[in-house]
Amino acid sequence: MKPAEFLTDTHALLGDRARLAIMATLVASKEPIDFTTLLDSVNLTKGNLSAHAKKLEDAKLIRVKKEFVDRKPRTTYVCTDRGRNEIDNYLSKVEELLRHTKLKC
Amino acid sequence: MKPAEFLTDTHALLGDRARLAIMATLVASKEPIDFTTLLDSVNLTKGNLSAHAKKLEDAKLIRVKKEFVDRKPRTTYVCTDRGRNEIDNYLSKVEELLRHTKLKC
DNA sequence: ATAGACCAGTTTGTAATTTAAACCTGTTTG
DNA sequence: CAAACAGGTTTAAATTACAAACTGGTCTAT
Repeated sequence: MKPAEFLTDTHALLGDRARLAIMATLVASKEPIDFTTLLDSVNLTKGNLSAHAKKLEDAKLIRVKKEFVDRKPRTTYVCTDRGRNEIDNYLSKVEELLRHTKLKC
Repeated sequence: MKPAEFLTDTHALLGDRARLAIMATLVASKEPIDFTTLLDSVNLTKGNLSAHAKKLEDAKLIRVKKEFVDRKPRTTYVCTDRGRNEIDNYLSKVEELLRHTKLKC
């Protein structure tokens, strides 16, 4: 794979490490994950998690559900099929890119 | 591995896809690679390549040599040992992440 | 019943980053 | 000599990221 292809063939939003971490967490779970759990998992500030999640949602890589549980708001996130595909693709392309190059030296 | 560790354990500069592509190209080659060749390899604009390369240089992930050849300026880039290590580490973290996400779904 | 602390997020303002276009220095070509 | 080209760098505008401040509501103690 040419390095240039890596840029054209992967989703730009996944370039950010924080978002990659978010996606990795969500992909790993069949169950929806709530804001607080996700926050703990990726270790961002609340503001940042909120903002990154919104971008991922806008790109339809994740889906968000907002509801009240025990009279309190709860936001949960799940990975969409598209999200799964994109993350899968991203990780394997990175691996391909780097592994490929490592072999040569 | 918790996804959060991915953030703390990998070099922030490598998060950017363009820089990853640059590094991949350089890691793959023992020989120094010149600006134009690199430009073709990663398919960025000249300005972007210049700017990204400068960051990688500042972080000592790559080393830059400037000289005149055939009366023309030539800038060449090589990956430093540190760069190699960081890429190496990045790759193994991605692999871990990949394995982790694939297994569960 | 009311103040105060807390929970679950969102919004906001600033700082840092990215990007592409314009620019610069010298060289080759017509 | 003028125009085009090579090899980059600088810049200014736009985007993005970040943490602090805020919102809306709940719980606790008084």
